[in-house]
Amino acid sequence: MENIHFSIAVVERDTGLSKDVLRMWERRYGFPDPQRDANGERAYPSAQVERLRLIKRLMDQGHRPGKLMNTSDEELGAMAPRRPQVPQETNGSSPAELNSLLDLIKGHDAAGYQQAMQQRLARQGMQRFVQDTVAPLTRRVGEAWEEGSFEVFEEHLFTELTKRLLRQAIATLPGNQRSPRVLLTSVPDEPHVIGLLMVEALFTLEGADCIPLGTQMPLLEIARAAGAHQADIVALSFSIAFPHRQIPGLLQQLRMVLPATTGLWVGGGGASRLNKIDGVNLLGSLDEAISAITRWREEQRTV
Amino acid sequence: MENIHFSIAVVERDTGLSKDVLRMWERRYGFPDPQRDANGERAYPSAQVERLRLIKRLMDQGHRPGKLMNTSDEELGAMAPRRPQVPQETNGSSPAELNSLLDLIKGHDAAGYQQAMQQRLARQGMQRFVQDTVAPLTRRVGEAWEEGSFEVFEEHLFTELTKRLLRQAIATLPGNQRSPRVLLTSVPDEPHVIGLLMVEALFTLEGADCIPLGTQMPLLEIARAAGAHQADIVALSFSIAFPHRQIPGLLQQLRMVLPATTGLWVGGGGASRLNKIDGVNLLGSLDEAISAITRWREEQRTV
DNA sequence: AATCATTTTTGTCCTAGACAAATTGTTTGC
DNA sequence: GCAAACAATTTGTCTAGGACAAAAATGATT
Repeated sequence: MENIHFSIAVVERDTGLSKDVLRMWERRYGFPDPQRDANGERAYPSAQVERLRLIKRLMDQGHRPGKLMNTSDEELGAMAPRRPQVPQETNGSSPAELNSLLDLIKGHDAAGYQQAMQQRLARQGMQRFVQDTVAPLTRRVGEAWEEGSFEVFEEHLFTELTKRLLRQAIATLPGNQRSPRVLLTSVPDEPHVIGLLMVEALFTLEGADCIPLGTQMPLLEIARAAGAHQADIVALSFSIAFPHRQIPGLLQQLRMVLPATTGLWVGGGGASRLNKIDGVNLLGSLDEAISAITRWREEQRTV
Repeated sequence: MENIHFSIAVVERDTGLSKDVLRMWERRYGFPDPQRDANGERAYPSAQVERLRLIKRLMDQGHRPGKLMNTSDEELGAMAPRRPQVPQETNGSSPAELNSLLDLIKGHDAAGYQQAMQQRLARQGMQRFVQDTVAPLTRRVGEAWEEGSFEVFEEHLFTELTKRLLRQAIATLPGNQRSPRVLLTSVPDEPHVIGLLMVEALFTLEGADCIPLGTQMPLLEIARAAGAHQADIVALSFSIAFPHRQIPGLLQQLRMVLPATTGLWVGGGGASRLNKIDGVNLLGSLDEAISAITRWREEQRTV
């Protein structure tokens, strides 16, 4: 059980660190320090893979490899995110309630979690459920994950179950109204979908006609899709983990390929600390998203 | 309209051919034959990238690179699948019916597609809906996409809508029974989820207790999750696009970190042409998956 | 405190050689 | 004629170090 070793290709897949990086670190810092198999090829013990994953996580939070390499495992484990978090308002749900939901996930009680969430949905109604339960819960999970108090598979379970709840809830909404038509998606390298689903739920509730395209659409394809579907608005979501330096450039490019009459709305944790961009509607919160729909309708009436 | 050139990293992401392979082909066959930028780095013209994509597709169909390299573009285009694909059984649905569903997607009629699929689900029942509608439809979309007769955003729309239909259908199934407990997921860099959902639907129908963890779980996390959830079986899916060379190694290593009592079942288009691996249950089709559940139950009874 | 220039850090790309696994081709035996 | 055993070829992945540009940190100057 202990003497399991992984090839460099598997470690690349598992950690997200390229083969080049793994070899370069070994050369430069002396870690990782894999054994060699009969063919002289690297064979990484699982302990080293764990450590690499930890290092990768801390790097994603803004730490630099050179410092991390010769730090002990204990210190690494205790290391906090380097970039200061965004201060958070306490929404309508009490921390205790949210904690009990998180505990269900950490207890791996999938059925219990789903049931508890269904109950909350019934009690709060869709809009408050999204704003006061799903949104803060998602933020808490993100934080817990950065702190390392959530396992990867627990985060996956949370994401998968919550996605299902939202999609199911959206499906029960009436689809009679049909304006504005909103195309929902995210750019390549942005796989997070829960933010999009929350917005879709709220927009559908407001009577918009939502077209969900999933995540990771190439920019040119977003423009094509907007044309093909005759979308009034393209809505993008950026998670907090997305490299924010790249966002303004991306949006400008997308703005240029989109028809001028198509609105470009951007939200999510990664969008909240952006400067204004011409022709882009930055939505700092779910509340703003809802009022943006109202405002759009008013503008249409006057035109 | 200048000749646009792509870096090797972009070509890797775009074609699915690793940097090593791209460089090796250049060395061996003289193709691709990229230009060099000011830093001496490879710069691939878009025409060559197109050709590489075509070659990759033919290779996925069983052709060998050595033959393809010095074949003209015209001949390549006219080339048929070599090894007869999975015995392309004409399932219960007529090609005409499938085509009309595809036409709805190509007409960007999201609502119409959902309605038509709901109808089929009601008419066929879950099992036949999955086997005779979703499975062949998914295969057709994959083929159409490779041929280029489907836009990227059309494929995204199809995937998103079909995911929703399946999840919704799964949610309506009763969850009373509870054995075996099956953990469903995929390895890193394998983002395709529809195959997993089809299996989940069929397994749930058979009374199994499915725990969906979404896609792209690191190997060590899969093992942890299996322990935490006390799973009887871990079920993985590999799409046809996944680099098949790496699959055996991945499975062997996963097999070693999993508890010996936990079954490891593998399916999907990428798994269908694998050789037998010790301790791994290869499922060549959805039918096999269902019968594997039955067999598992029999084996449990005798133990 | 903010801007600019310099140094360090870090990831990606390069060449070219080696070899194992998979596939194909050939021979042998029945 | 067909199957099994062996040999040859094809193909992908790994290895080693060297080079360099982009990003980040540091120091200097306003």
